Amino acid sequence: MDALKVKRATVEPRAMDHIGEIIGVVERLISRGHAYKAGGDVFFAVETFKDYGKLSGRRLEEMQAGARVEVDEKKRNPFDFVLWKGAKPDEPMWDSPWGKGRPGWHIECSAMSTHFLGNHFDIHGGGKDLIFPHHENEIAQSEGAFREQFVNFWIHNGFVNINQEKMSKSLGNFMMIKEILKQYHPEAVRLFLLSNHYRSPLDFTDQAMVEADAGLEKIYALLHRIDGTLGSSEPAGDGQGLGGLWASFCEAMDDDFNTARGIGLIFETVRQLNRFMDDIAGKPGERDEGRLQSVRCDLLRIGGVLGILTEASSQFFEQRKADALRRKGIDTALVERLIGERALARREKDWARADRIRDELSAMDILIEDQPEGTTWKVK
RNA sequence: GGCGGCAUAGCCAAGUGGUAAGGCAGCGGUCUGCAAAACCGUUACACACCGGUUCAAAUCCGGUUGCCGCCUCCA
Repeated sequence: MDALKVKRATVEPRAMDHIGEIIGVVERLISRGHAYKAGGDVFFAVETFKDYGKLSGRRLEEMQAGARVEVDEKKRNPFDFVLWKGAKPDEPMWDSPWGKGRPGWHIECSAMSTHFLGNHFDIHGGGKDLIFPHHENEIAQSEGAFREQFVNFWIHNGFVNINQEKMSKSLGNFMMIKEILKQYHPEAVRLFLLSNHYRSPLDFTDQAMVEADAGLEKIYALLHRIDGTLGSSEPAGDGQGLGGLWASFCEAMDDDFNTARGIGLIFETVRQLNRFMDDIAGKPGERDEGRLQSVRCDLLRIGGVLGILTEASSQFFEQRKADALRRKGIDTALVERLIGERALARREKDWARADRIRDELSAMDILIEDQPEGTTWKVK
């Protein structure tokens, strides 16, 4: 997770540390008539919560209970769910007013989120698969117990498929982040994940990753170009920039985190700026510099939000070259020597020889680019 | 079977009433000794299908088909 630049959570609470709070919520639900004891168990009575189903769009009358599994006959309604479960021999257990047992699924989320965030908080996230029953039940518990709105916004993300198949251990097609990162830059992974809306499922394929990687390189290439003509790669500090790009990006993000649109804006800017720099041909006036400065600042700021573009552009390319060389076992000295020979041939206008050397390098997966300042190369 | 979601060019993907962002690939060009990189131009005239509402629909409504998730214990 750190490698992917995922920020760590402030708190990662565990249910076993909050049994007291859990029992408190259950007691509250019983006293409010939303829950009942049955044997050693305590159930939530879904019929007592009139909004039940509001999140998932289901209505109790419409659902066919027990279509697939027998219903526990202790329940008053088949959709009643357990808040506290009577102890079973081999399971961990705690004391409670209803005897030894353990919390049901759902309840610890209500208890812990309330404990840390209050009865009413802003955003609750989770995978799409948790909408029903888990999140539905959380709402019932929390709103039943505290009589106020539980959360303002639910954010449910879609899943990652691999070659159109659900990623799962039983299919044996799951991939470890560690493995993926051996092949692709962490920021390329992020760019890929952010390239479509978080709610949609997305398909992990090599082609998609190669494209994401190429896209990342393209953005860095622009930054590198800007750094080159501005003669400084020092990150622009806060307070500069904040131009139109940043504003548009914020607008996209304010629209339900439309990262795909945000990334579209980045590429649009990259194209415009490359054109701009083609036009000024490496000799920017003062106002041009201001524009470059401003866009660079906006890009880096956006990168900060998305968790990309966090490296200095020169470092990015050096690192990438080094990785590729190591992976393919290419001899740098040999490459440099061949490029030197080719430069000589070119000076003598011996194009045939120059092209032969280029082909030779190409066979070694080396791609060369002749530029006014000299020849640069990279690994394919 | 029930409920929910999705269906946009060769591929990926934005776009929820006013005439289709962006990326990749392709094709044509500029630049270059030739390339590469970059840029310019080009690529959807039924946005799954059928019907409806509207001056106007990818966008709203109804139906059909296909795909995905959930409907159970566990998290």
